[in-house]
Amino acid sequence: MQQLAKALGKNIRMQRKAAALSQDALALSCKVDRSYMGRIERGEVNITVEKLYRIAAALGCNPGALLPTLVECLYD
Amino acid sequence: MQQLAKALGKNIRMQRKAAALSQDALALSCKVDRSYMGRIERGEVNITVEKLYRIAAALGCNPGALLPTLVECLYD
DNA sequence: ATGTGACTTGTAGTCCGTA
DNA sequence: GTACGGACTACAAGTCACA
Repeated sequence: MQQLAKALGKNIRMQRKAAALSQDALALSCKVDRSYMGRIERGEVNITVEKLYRIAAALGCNPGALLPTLVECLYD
Repeated sequence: MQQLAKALGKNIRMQRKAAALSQDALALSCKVDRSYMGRIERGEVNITVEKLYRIAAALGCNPGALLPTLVECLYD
């Protein structure tokens, strides 16, 4: 399921850039470590729903708006 | 963030009942443990996005449709 | 301002039960 | 068919140093 994490990270990065924020700034308002924020965007980690909400809140968008629509690759 | 997990679990349970599935059956098609499925619905755990997708797929609905809309209680 | 390695700690998630 | 527990294992969460 690295596909999912990668797609999610890409969405987050796009939204972050759209909001003209740095990883540092976003990480700060999400209350996560700067380096961890980078890993999320690179799709290296599979975040929990709680993190998703924190990030969405910091980006000022709906949590669902960050979710990639991949009906493909759901199972393995 | 137990509020979030509880609301999420409630949504999942509603969708599951709407689909006329047992916890066992849902857990099976989600490829998660039976007992864990119960904990999810009771809001005792904070699931990862990957699990969210697996559950949504098994329920035949959109992952975003399971997410509760709570703008409140996002931060602590 | 971001990527990455090497961690430690907390909890997501499994597998066995019992009621 | 569901709730709940104990004892695990796997990995998300979080921190730091150094590129």
